Amino acid sequence: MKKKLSKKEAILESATQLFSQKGYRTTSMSEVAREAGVADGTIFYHFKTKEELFLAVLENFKNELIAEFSTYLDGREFQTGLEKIEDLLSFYISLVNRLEDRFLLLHRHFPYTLAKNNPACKSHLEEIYDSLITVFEQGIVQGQADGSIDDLPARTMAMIIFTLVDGMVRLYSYHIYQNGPHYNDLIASCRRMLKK
Amino acid sequence: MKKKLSKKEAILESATQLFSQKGYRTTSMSEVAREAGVADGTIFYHFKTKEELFLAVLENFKNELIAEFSTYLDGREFQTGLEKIEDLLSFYISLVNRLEDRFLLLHRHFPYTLAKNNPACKSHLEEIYDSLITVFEQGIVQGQADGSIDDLPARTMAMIIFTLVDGMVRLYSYHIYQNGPHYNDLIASCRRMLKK
DNA sequence: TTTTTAACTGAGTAGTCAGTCAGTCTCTAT
DNA sequence: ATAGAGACTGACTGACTACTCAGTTAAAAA
Repeated sequence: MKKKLSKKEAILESATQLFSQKGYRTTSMSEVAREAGVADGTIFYHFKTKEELFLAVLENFKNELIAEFSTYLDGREFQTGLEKIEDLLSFYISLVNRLEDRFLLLHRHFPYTLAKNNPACKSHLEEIYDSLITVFEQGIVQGQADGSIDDLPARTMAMIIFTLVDGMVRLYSYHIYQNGPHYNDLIASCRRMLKK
Repeated sequence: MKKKLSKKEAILESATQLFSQKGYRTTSMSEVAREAGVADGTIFYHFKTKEELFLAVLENFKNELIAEFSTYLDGREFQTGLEKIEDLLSFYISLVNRLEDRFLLLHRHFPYTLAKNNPACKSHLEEIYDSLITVFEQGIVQGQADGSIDDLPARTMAMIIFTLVDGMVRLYSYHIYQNGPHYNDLIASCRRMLKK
């Protein structure tokens, strides 16, 4: 059973790496096959088209992401909602570093183009963004209950904060601006934004 | 003289539209030629390679952007530095809307990939980001002088604020989250971040 | 053992695309 | 008028790529 899935899994892993690092258009199916140690035809046995392979990669990444956050939050207690937000910011930054080889998937434009005429792709992306923003939102709601965070529209503020961290890590990944050491200022800025 | 440049300009304009809307890889040179009303070979007469055409497009956009900001700021007076920042945020948002057909250029991943082994591309991008961030930085410095903005690292805060607006307009352009109406909250958040 | 089914293979196909080139057109200078 | 230069053309080429398919191998069922 494990062996049976193993080639399919190898394909999925190679495709994830390559689509993320090199991009969808510039990665050929032969390249994925070579990287996975598999014949060209084998890919098409498991995934009908390149697009379908991409969707499988995206879905897989979505599940990984959601699992990462749920294990991080599982059983963890925070003094205040504000502290939770600050921790989440650090966690997100470290997560992007750790999963650098697949996070680029979300920072490329292709998935959003595909989402326009592929409902499955759109819903994967929506689930990803929704779950990430919801995590931040819950921190804000908690902070508003314990008095550490001001009375602001929670969902919107969650989106703003998420957009900010994500924008920072993306800008960093461009290597145009070296803004790694500015994460402390980023977290401080979010604190000022939210504090009562 | 004008007529002499006209086909080259038509090519540049079509390439800008197509590279922005469809992306570099998915746009063929024949497509650009057709759109510009020109024979395939004509493009290669003016631009040796596709990459060179892209660089010309990027440089052109860089100049447009810088010109837009300098005419916006030219002779405009702001009561306080904080007001200047708020105005700049609104201006940036309206600019992205107005130049929607070319702003996507910067929101795609290709230029940053190219920048890795093409110094000209890298320096165009650096100039773009540098000039945008510098505009915000000057507002912050002014605000710190007139007492409307707190004593924070100006350059870093400028980068944070720029990253935030740019991230918001980008997320909006993905059509995953409809966050157009949240621009007021965005501006309010920046105010809280900066205010003394 | 034999049969059946699923997994896998890689050479082949049809299509696309960046870039070339031999030649035509247009305009200017003489 | 004519020569010459620069602008322009589009058919062509070679390289690449997503996908197919006829056939092989491996594994499970009978």
